[in-house]
Parts: sequence; structure tokens; C-alpha cells
Amino acid sequence: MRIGELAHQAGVDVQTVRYYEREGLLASPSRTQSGYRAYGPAHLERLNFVRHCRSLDMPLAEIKRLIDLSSDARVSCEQVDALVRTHLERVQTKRKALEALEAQLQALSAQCASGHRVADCGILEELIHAAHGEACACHPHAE
Amino acid sequence: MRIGELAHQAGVDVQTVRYYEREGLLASPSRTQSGYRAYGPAHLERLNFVRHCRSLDMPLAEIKRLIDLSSDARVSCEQVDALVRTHLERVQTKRKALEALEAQLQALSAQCASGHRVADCGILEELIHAAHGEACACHPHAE
DNA sequence: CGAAACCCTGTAGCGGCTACAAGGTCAACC
DNA sequence: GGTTGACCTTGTAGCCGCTACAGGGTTTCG
Repeated sequence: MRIGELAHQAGVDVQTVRYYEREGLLASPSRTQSGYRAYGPAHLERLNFVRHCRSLDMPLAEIKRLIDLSSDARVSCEQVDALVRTHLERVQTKRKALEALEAQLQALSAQCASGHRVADCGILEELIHAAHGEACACHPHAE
Repeated sequence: MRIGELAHQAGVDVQTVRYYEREGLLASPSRTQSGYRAYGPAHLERLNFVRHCRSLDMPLAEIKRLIDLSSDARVSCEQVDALVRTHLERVQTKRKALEALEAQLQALSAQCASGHRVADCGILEELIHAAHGEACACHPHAE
């Protein structure tokens, strides 16, 4: 299997495959006489594994650690679980931040009664006013 | 006010201030004889405005547009509102994606009964199995 | 034989910073 | 007046996970 076929099977870009190889997530395959990469089914399996982890938004460094852990059958599974749970916490934190963000943006949009000019715009006023200080917790007040 | 003072007041890094100037979000201030940047209160206000928008996760390009819009009092406020609403939609989409992600990671972590070796690990099995295909919608199956 | 589709390497770009190097300036203190 | 240290200047490179070139070689098909 050449790189285009592999990439197509896994639903990724050819460049991404080469990138994963460079980053050590995918073993370097053997080469044909003309220097083309020649992949086997094991490479596809690994690539699919990486893509699945990426679809769970794991950073490549963590996926790499996961691969290293899984290649050693003696390792306790708790390390794998800890990695997943740490990642889960990251995702939770981000989700909560986005929820708060959403509420703020919604409130902001509600400021705007239609048909007027920016000079009287509630949104901009709100943004500039909030930027002034106390009202908003988003930027730390230096003392 | 010199750059360190300005940055401190706004709670940002000095480098970030220079970066905003390069990107056209902050007007180039006048300089002292020795070439130091000299800021006034208007610069601080603008910087706070940018930071507030950033805390709402708006990309710099959009903040720039917002500044351009707000500097022209004749512009209809609807454009400002549209910008905010578009951004709100982006945030909502992302938040929903993270919610789905969270559920998947939680399910994954539940696979792991403690105290065993990775050879029998539910998580890895699940990840590799899911990577194999049908089970998971995350990677498109090529035909 | 020639065109199109594939492959190769190397490099640069995205966003929003952050960090470093190598120097100049300024205020305080001995 | 010399020296320390905190500040400032510019320019450049790094982070992440790709993506998109440029400039070549190879394979495949008609």
C-alpha cells in the first residue's frame, strides 16, 4: 500500500501521514526501489488509532505516550486511565469556560436594539464599559 | 506611561503589547528621545477593550473589524450585532462538540477496572477496537 | 510517447502569543 | 564616575497540528 492509499483508507491527508512519521507516531515503513513508502495493514491500524485519539482531541504527545504504554504489556492500566482522566478534566474545564462565554455573548447580543447607529450601540458601549474595569472579572486589575 | 506600566495596568505581557501594535490593533505611540514607547490613557483603554474581546475568545481579526466599525459612528449597529452573533454560534458549536467529547471520555474511563495490566485494559481495547471501524463515527470509512 | 496522477524532500504559513539573544537607557547607590 | 539592575529596543524562533506550496522524480494509462 502506498501513502495515498493509506491516507485515503484512514481519511487523512497524505501530508498528515508524513507528519506523523516525522513526529514518531507512525513507524517508518519500508521503501520501494524508487523510494516510495510501502505500508502494511499494521500501519493502517496504528494510523486509525492515532486518528481516533485525535478525534477525542488528545494532543499528539499524549497519544505517543499511550502507544508507548500499550506496547508494554507489563505496565499497569492505571497509567492509561490516569492519562484519559487528566484529558477528560481538561475537556471539562474548557467546556465550562465555553458555557460562561456563551452566556456573556448572549447577554451582549441582547443589548442591541435594531436600527440604530453604533454611536448608540449597547454592545460597543458594554464592551468598552466592561473593558474599563470593575464590572468584569476577565482582566485582572493591577494595583 | 512606558510599555511595562501599560502592560501591567492591562494585565498582559509586554511582548503582547508590541505584538498588538504590529498587528494593527493598537496605534503606534509616540516615542521618547531614546526611542521608548510613550503611551497615554487612550492606549490603555484600547488595550483593555482588545483584552476584553479576547477574553470572549474573539479572533484578533474580528476585534480589528469591531474597532473599525466602532470608529465610524454612521455604521449601523446591526453589523456589530451580526459579528457578535456569528461568534456566538461558533462558541456554541464548539461547546456542543466538547460535550460529546466529554461523554466519550467518561465512557472510556469507565472501561477500566483497576489493578490489571494493559494487556487486558478495556480502554486500550476500546480505543483500538473503535479505531477499527464501524463502531465509531469519528473517522470516515473510505470505500 | 506523452499526459496525468502519483510520489519525494524541504520549507513556510496559520493564530496568538511567548521566549530568547544582543544590545541601548535610565535611576540609584557607592 | 563606575557599576549594578531594571527597564527598554529590535529581530528571530518556537509552540501545536496540520496545510500548502515549490521543484523535482515515478508510475500508469491511453
